[in-house]
Amino acid sequence: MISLRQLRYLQALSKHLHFGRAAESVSVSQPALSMQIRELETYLGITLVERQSNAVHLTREGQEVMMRAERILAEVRDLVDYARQVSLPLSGPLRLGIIPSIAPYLLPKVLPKITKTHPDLELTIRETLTETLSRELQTGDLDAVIAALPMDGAGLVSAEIFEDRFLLARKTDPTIDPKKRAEVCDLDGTNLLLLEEGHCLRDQALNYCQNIPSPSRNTLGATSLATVIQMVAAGYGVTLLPEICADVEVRDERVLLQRFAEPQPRRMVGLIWRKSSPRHQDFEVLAETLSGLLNA
Amino acid sequence: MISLRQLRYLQALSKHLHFGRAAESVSVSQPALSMQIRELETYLGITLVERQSNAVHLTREGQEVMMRAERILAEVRDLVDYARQVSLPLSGPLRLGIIPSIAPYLLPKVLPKITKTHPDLELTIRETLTETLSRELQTGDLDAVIAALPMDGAGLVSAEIFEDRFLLARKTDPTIDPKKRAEVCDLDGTNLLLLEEGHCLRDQALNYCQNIPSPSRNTLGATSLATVIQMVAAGYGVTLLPEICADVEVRDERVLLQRFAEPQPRRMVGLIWRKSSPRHQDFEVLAETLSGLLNA
DNA sequence: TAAAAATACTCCATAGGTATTTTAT
DNA sequence: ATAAAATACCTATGGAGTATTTTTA
Repeated sequence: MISLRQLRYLQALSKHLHFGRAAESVSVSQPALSMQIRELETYLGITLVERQSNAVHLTREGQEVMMRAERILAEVRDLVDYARQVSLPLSGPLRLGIIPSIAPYLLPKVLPKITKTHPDLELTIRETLTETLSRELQTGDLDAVIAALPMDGAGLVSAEIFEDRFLLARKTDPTIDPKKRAEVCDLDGTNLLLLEEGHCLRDQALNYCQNIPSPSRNTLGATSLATVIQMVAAGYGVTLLPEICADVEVRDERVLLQRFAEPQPRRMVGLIWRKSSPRHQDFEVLAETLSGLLNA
Repeated sequence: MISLRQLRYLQALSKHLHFGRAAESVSVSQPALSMQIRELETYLGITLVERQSNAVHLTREGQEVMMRAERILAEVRDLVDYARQVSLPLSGPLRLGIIPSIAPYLLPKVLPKITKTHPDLELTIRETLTETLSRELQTGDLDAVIAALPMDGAGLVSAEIFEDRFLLARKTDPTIDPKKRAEVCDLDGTNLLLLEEGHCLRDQALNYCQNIPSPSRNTLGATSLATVIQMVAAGYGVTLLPEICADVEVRDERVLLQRFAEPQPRRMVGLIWRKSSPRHQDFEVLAETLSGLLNA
């Protein structure tokens, strides 16, 4: 069977037209190169090189084989070059899914920096609910997902990015000290305003509130946090607002944000990908980068 | 350093998507193939294959590397083919495709002589429809094809082998002089029995008959000419039969064969190969040989 | 005779095989 | 529990080195 080594040696020989110098140019001994050339000729069944004591030159067929060999070696070089380029971390297309309660707040903060530090990264963003993201991740339609941990789904792994505390958003009330920590009982007897079914935010809030004494509350079911906040401002109830959303969503003086007393409700936001994905390194790096940007 | 062996193993793996079966297909053990794939990945610095316990598939980069590898392996094959052709004309493996309306009649006539005059030729015959042959020829799964000219497909060239006239096969009728030439109008008002869709024979016959006055005919759609002839013998209709099939298919006295008046319907049968094939010389010789055997 | 390639031989790297372990379902 | 790939370990092929011989101008 023919080998690339034989083609490389032939190439060296055709360049130097001298077995000794050709061998030297590819860092092997003269007999080693002679042997490989000989074997190539034997396998192909034709004489490639005309050996004279004072001169060596390729036969007509040798020239033809040489041209083909050159093409092959060039393509091999291209293949290796391609791989080298690809092996640079965080480059090429990356399809990233993000849940709606994070995307509009996180992306403006990190996208400019990411595209600057990783100019070869071609990000495609998809914003939708956790369940859909999980499915698309598993089928390979997405490369990675940013969502609250843990994410259900077989064969998925994750890295933590940042911890997101929930704040209590209520109508401003002069009698309340903004520094004072809110308690679960503060939710008692008020309307708890939440997003519609399917948003993990809703589930997380309900989970925290499940031990409220009297759960007489209207959970609304809005499709955007902006709506929920407007309802809060109008005095219709309270909500649990992720800290990351606070800056953007609450510019209204009628809304007061309060931290909770320990244990504070919180969610861990992470990057999730398929365990079998070859871009493990990429995702670790990406998670690290995001974490650095957000916790700085 | 990268090796052709690694590319061959990668090709096998990409085809079977299963380490064990891929290894078997290239006649090595599973660990041997695993090792080579692993080393290729290590050398390139990228993961080519995503290994899951139940499924194996190429990564995006793996696909790209694979495409390049395929090109390289094809060029290596061409190099070897070229050399073989130079050293021994018409020797070594030759994968030949033939259409069903020629294969069973042509091969018995020529195969014995070909294997005698070219004992080093290792023929592999594939018999299927024109469209499939054209595709497999273009992808390199076949080296050459025997079919009716012209054959569609980019980058293909051909050489004529022999001209095949169509004869009219009809139920024997004492009132008809067998020497008398048939006319297109003889087909009028009878059932025209043909092979099913996809056979070029069908298209050729329909092409000839497209100007029949009253095309009230049942074109049947059989899968073999033998069936068609049986239908003719039973008086169910007529058909256009290539002359090359006549000897084999028509031993039934109930069937009468008549030549057509000029211009006789005919097809040119030729040998077709890729213009880029290095075995140009081989195919010219083969076509010449076949032509000599058939027109003698 | 001189220069260069081929041969002889020895050694060692590595591809490959068998047996086994690990891993994921 | 099963199937599949990875690992461990051993064998053997063959590529390469050194020393030498052959060839031919």
